[in-house]
Amino acid sequence: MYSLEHLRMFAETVETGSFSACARKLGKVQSAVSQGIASLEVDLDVELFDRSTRKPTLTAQGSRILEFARSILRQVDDLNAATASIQSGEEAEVRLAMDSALALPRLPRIFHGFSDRFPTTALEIVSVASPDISGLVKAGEVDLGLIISEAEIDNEVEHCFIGNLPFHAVCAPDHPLASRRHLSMNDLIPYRELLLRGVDKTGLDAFPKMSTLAWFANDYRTICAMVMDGLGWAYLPAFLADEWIAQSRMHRMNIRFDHKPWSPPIEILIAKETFQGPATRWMFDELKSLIV
Amino acid sequence: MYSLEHLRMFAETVETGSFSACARKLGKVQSAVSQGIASLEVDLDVELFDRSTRKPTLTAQGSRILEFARSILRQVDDLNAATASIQSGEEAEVRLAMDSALALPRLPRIFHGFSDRFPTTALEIVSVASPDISGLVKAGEVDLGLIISEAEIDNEVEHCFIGNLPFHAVCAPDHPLASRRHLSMNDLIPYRELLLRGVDKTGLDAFPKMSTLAWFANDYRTICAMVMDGLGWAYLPAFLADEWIAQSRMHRMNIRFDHKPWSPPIEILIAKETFQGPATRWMFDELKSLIV
DNA sequence: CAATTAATATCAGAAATTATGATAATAGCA
DNA sequence: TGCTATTATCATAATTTCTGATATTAATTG
Repeated sequence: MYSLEHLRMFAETVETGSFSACARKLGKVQSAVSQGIASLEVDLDVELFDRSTRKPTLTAQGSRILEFARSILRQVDDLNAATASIQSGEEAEVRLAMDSALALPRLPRIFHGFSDRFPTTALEIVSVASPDISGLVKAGEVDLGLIISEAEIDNEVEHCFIGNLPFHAVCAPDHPLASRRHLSMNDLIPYRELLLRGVDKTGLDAFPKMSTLAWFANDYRTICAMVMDGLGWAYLPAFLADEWIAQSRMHRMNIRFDHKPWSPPIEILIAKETFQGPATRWMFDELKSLIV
Repeated sequence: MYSLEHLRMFAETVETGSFSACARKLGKVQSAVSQGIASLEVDLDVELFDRSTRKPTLTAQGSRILEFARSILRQVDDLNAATASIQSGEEAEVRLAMDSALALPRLPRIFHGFSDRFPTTALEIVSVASPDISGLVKAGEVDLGLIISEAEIDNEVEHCFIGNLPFHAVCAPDHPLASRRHLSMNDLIPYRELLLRGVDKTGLDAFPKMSTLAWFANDYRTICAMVMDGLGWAYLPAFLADEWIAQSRMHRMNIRFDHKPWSPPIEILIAKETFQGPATRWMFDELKSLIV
């Protein structure tokens, strides 16, 4: 039965154009390649090359086989790359839990960089609300967490502050609050507030409930849609809201006690005393520069 | 360097759960598998199995390698399937030119059947207007053509009549013709007709231009859209028009001289005196039953 | 707990595969 | 017409893989 060496000879012969050149490149002797290709042809019962001319030229059938051979060899390269990555201790998978509010424009660039540097390591994104994330990190269900900080710090996980993310108070353009020039906290109280909340019912500390009425979602994109549907007002990450504000689908409220964007701190969470592989460490370092 | 046999041993051991069972299945002796796996582990410098227990169990690293090994073996199977298909003379590719009006509901089933029977043969669909197709067949640019027949028969290509395809005369619901109970040919003349025409400006014989004014497209789906936009009336394949008629987006005209659906003949075209491989012949036979 | 069963590891020699080096034949080229 | 570079073939050498025997051990059974 043919082996990978045979396929390698075949592909390399096509590449270089001759058996001799292939032999030189693979560190073999010409007759080895000649016999190797011949035995491959016998095994497959297909004539791969037309030898009537000086340089062997692919037959139609040969070029069809070539596609498969190349594809097999590519995967062998992948396998070898994977073993190299295993030897250097790279993880099979890195799991990142993040608040959907933190799907910043820079993030895809980081993921691309990850894919370039750790091509055989899988990346799993768990998108949940901030209050649920520290539990996932603690339980070892994810390697890293990316959250909007909470007041009470969980000392069982490592915290790394990476910056502040500006939030805007917004409502629908036809919402009663939109027509008001200046708003105080008391003005907001009568209207329904839309708040992020984890599935375990703990709210986000940075944004304590202000209004008497509040609705909850565990995803900022849902809240985004609810604001635009006029269901209430909310604090939303500026990078999410700005797009809709520019399209006049949302209105940014002018709040008196809030003359600069309210910017809660963002943190990376990582389990304490756990072995971190190079891919997790790389991701951790990159996430530090998520906020400019 | 490891070989495909090694990978096969590895995958089969995982499958069967033991070296002995793997050996039985692969027609080898137990020690061959034991040594084979051991040498694979040396080559990769990875411990694939944990032997502390009776049955070897995959290590975390081993299961990562397994994915790659399986994927390589799958492709080797594909290569072998391809050689089998080459030996039986199957084509690398079948090219079918068809009128977009003939994208009948049965067609995808035929394509699925093709994919099952000829998994390594590519299928290329060239979607052009009927009048252009016989030229493509004649020039050898496609293997098969599927057309609405034309009056003048091109004797340089083989014709095979497979049935009639009903057409309906339609217009937009708010078109002036829609309100008329009975229509004669003379009634149609003043209104713009939308006609299929190939890129070489020859019209379709089955539908000679009736109105003084006509617009042209080389694709029935375009004509479909134009009819619904009220740009004119047209003869459309029933299977295309019925859907829109049911939704009241089109109106079927009641034409006096046309008490049954007008059903032009459909033909398959195939080049004369050309070698046809099994895939082309299969497709040819299946297309014969395209029209029930 | 002892006996049994079925599995794995190891090893030396056999078998098979693959590589080598020499040689002959030939296509392309100056 | 030589010259060069290439391919095919062949006997032999080297390497790899397989075989069959044996020792050991993990589960199972009574």
